[in-house]
Amino acid sequence: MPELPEVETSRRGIAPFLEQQNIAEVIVRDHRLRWPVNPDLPQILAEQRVHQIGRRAKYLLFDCDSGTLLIHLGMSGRLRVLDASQPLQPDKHDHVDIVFENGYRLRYTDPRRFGAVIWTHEPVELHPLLSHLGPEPLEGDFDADYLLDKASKRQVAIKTFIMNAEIVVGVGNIYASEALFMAGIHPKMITAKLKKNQALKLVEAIKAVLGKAIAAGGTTLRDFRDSEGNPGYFAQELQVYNRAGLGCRQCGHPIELFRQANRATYFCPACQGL
DNA sequence: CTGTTCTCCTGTGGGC
DNA sequence: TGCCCACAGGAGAACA
Repeated sequence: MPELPEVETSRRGIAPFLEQQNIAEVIVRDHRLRWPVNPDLPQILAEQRVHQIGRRAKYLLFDCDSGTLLIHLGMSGRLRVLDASQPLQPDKHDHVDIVFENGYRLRYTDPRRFGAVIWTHEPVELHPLLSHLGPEPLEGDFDADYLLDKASKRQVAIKTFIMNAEIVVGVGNIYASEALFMAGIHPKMITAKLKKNQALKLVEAIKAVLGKAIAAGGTTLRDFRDSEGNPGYFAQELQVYNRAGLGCRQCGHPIELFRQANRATYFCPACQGL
């Protein structure tokens, strides 16, 4: 499910209810996430205050009194804020609830259990899961010179490259195809062949597509829902993803689909030459 | 070190 | 309608 825009959409949805609030109770119904949930989590979090909810890559960071709670949504994870007037009966895949003193309840749901709920005392940027991450795509340090420098040292296909979180975080399978289309670059292009003007276009395309997707509340292909249960509206703006066989919105040529590093890649062979 | 493939898990959609 | 298979938006681990 969630790439960066969907995680950011979730963050913006829950933050107003939960920031500067104290945790009353934590309920873990299923510990079997990507990594087992720390059995001591309820005791650790009880009576701590959530100061701020941030985001690094696709991780949500709950800044607490004595450490940070990391939540990753994996492929099928979802967060909602319930209040006491809503039904609280947990569903089959409602694995974790965090109840706050103000009455709101953060509910983590994840059918595939590829997500994670992790507690850490150390500064988050030093955590092994975060310490090797590349720049945020929407920040200024992600620019064409940076991308070109990294690209010159690699021999992978450009789509695989921009999906590598050590290069830049937050670009998942949907937005990788979209950004390459927008930049007019073939997904199989070897990164070391990237030219400066292409790097410029690609950086701008990544920033633009992610920014627009956040503004639209994310992309809902099947099951993404924001914290209030609403779908994102970026799916209707997708140019190539999920459009195999349909006419390119720019030139009319049929969009093609192939598998690249075990993932679906969509592109327009007319607009994206090698 | 780089690059590729495998794997975790459940749900769903398409083909027959 | 039911059954089976392929595939799904992530990303670390294992392997070549």
